[in-house]
Amino acid sequence: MFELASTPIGLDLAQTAKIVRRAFDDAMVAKGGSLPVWSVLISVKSRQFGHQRELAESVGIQGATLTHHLNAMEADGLVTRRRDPANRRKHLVELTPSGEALFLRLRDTAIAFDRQLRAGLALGEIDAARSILARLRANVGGESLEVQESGADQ
Amino acid sequence: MFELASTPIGLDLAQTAKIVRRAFDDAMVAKGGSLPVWSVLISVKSRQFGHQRELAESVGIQGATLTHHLNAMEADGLVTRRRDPANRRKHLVELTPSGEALFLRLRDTAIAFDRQLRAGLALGEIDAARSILARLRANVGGESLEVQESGADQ
DNA sequence: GTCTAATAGATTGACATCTAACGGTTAGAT
DNA sequence: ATCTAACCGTTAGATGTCAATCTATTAGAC
Repeated sequence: MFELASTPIGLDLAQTAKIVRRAFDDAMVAKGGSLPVWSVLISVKSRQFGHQRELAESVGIQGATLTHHLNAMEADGLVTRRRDPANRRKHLVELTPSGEALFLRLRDTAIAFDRQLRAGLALGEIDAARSILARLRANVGGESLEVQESGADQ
Repeated sequence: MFELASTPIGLDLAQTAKIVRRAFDDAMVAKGGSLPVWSVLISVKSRQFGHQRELAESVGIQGATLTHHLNAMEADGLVTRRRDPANRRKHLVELTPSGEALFLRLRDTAIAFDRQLRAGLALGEIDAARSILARLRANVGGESLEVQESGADQ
């Protein structure tokens, strides 16, 4: 009966994420960065001497994509790569002073953006949203879902 | 004090959307389509004789991107394009029988996916999430936001 | 009737991302 | 010692997206 009468939640999710992502990227670009550059910076910064596989996983992209960004960022003087002496397969990624400076600038932007994004939303609402997002992830990630019918869905 | 202690909601949103989008696309590919193909199909199907600008807007992509997909879909025999006799600038996009068949197949997949995605979520929860997503969009879209402090945010 | 402005798509060039295939490195087995 | 398998990062090719620009068509002004 309800079928697709209302917008599928997945579509709503995708469109919202697209809009928010775009806005965030615009804000980053205005400060001399970009969303992927910020992702890599914060990921490198939050661990010391991370190697690329870890970084890629933490950013949520494939290793090949990270290689791509690191090439550009290295060319821009934001990061350095050197071999791990203990295991020469690994590349250790570090921020240059220039990378540090950009990190600090973008961090302020990210914090301001987050504040703007939460405007008018109570903490409880944020938590509720977070909980639902987690369940959406679980619903597509886990295969077998024996869910208790909530009496109101579909 | 709280700063970035918890994951920014925007990051949570982006990651969830990425996971869900990927899962949806996989499901579509398994049935011989893809997410963008499905988007175009449902958009063409839901209006009769839409022209490209309308279609692009409804799908939420740029005209250039739509042109790209229509080229591929036309080559695959899923849609036809012909000039509007009344206004020869416009292209009228229609589904071929093959396109209709794919639409039906993908529609079943999309409905099943939506059901899976909502598993275990009460209607009220879905609505709550939808409301929050709408406010996130408003928070990045609208510039001046005179919000009433909810007493608990930040 | 021609000019100009506006409109509809198409094209081009640039990213970010993915998968698949490859080359160098290490560890373990024999 | 050498062989094999696993691991790490890179390269190559494809897809999806966008902004900026171009071409064709239409409508309005004169």
